[in-house]
Amino acid sequence: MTTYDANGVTLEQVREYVWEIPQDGEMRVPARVLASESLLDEISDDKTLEQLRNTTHLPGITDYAICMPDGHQGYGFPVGGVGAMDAENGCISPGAVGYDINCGVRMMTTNLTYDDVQGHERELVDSLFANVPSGLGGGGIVEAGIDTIDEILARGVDWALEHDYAVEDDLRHCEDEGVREEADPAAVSQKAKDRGKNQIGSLGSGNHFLEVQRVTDVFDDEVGAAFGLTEDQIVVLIHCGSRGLGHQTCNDYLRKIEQHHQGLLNQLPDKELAAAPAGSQLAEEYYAAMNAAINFAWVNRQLIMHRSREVFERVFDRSWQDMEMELLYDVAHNIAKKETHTIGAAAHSADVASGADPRADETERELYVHRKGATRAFPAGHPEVPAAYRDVGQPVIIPGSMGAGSYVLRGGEASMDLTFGSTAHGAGRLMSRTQAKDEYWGGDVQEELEADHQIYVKAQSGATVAEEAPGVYKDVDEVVRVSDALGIGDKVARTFPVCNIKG
DNA sequence: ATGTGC
Repeated sequence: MTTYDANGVTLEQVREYVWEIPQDGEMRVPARVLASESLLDEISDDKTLEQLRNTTHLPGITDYAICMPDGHQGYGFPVGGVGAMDAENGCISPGAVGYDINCGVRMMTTNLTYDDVQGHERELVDSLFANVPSGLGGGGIVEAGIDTIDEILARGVDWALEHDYAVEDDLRHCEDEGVREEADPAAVSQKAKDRGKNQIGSLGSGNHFLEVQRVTDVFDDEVGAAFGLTEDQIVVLIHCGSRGLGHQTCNDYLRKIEQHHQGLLNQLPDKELAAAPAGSQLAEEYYAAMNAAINFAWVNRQLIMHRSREVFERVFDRSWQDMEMELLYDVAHNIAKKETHTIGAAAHSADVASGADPRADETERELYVHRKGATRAFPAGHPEVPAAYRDVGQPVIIPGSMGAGSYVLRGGEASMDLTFGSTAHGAGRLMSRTQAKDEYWGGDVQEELEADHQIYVKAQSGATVAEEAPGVYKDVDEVVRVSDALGIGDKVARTFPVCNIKG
C-alpha cells in the first residue's frame, strides 16, 4: 500500500487522488484527503491534517471527514473541509462553518467581449473602486436601521428584489434562491446587527475582491452554452461574505456553546471545534442565526452586483439589460445546511472493485453538512439545481488568485457518493499573511501584474495586495484538475483577470 | 475572515 507521512499523520492511498487517515483511537470515522501528491506536499506542512483528524471526533460525523485539494489550516476545522453530522444524533459546530459565514462568490456574465473593454480598463477599475465600498470597517451601499436589518436577515435576496436591487432571475440563479427560510433575526445579537448595519453592500478586506475577467477557455461546449459562457466574453466575479455581522455571530455562538456544552467540549481534542448537540436549544439558535447571516451575505453580494451594473452602464453608456449582465450563479463557500444524503455510499464507492455489494448498508439520513471553504457541487438532475441548469449540473465557481484567473465547473456525477455533493472552493493559501508581507510589497505586485499581464489592480491597502500576491496561493489549475479527475466538479470554463478592486 | 486579541 502506498502511504504518505506528514507531521506524525500517516495517510494511506485508497486510489488515485484519494488518501485516508484510518480510524483509530477516539476517531469516530476515518478522514480523507482528496489531493494529488504535489498538493499533499503543500497541505502537509501546517496543521491541516491534524485538524482534519480532530474533526472525526465530533459526535454524529458520518462516513468520513473530508479535506479538499485546496485545504489548509483554519480555526479548528480546516478550510477546505467537509463534515456531515447527523441532524438528529450529531452536532453543529460554528468552527466547522467558519468566521465568515456565507463567504462566497457570484459570477455575472455579459455580452461584452475583451475588445469592448480594452482601453477602458483604467476608467472601469477607477469607477468600480469609487462606487463599490471596500476595506475594513464601515460604509456600505445601503445604510439600514434595525427594522431593515431584521428584514434582510429574515428574507435575504427577496428583500433586495422588493427594493429594486434585484430582478427575479437573480434569485433563480442563486443557491437556495438567495434565502434561507430557517433564518431567525432574533437569534442574531444586537452587537452583530450594529456591526452589520452600515456594511450592507461592501467588499471588506483580505481575499475579498471584485474582478472583471475575460473567458479564455470553454472546455465543455454543451455546458458552456447552458451557462451562457463563450470565449473572449467579459464576466464579473464578486467574492465577499457577511462582514462584521457574520464574524460577530460566529464569535457569539462559539462562546455560548463553549459555556453550555462543556461536557462535549471536553471530549474533543481542540477547543476550537466546540459544538452544540443536535436538538439542543443552542444548536437550533446557532442554525437560525447562521441562516440569518447567510441571508445577509447574499444581500451583500446582490447589492455589489447591482452597483457594478450601474458602473458598467456609465462606463459603456448602455443599459445593463442591453449588456445582458445576468447572474450566472452565486455559491456559498462557508455554510452548514440540513441536507438529506444516502450515507454509506461514500465509504463504499471506493471498494466496488473488491466485489462487495456497495449499496448493502446505505440509508437516507438528514445531516448537517458543514462546508468550510468548500462549494456545493450538485450533479445534473438534482432537484435543488436551478431549473435553468438542471440538465447539466450546478454551476461551481472557483476563484484563483488575482494573477491567475478563475474556473467555472459544474457539479460532477461522483460528488454525491464521494463528498456529500461538494468540491473545492479556491486555490488555497500557501503562506501566512505575515509571511506574505515579508515576501512581497504591494506596489511591486501591482506594477508587475500591469506590466506583464495587463491586469489593473486597485486596493485600499498596499498590505492587502502583498497578502494576496499571486505567489501566496497554490496552483488553481492543479486544484481544479484533481476535482475534475475525481468527477466531483467538472471543468467548464476558465477566466483571466482584466481588472480587480479589493480592500 | 475580523472595529487584525480575550
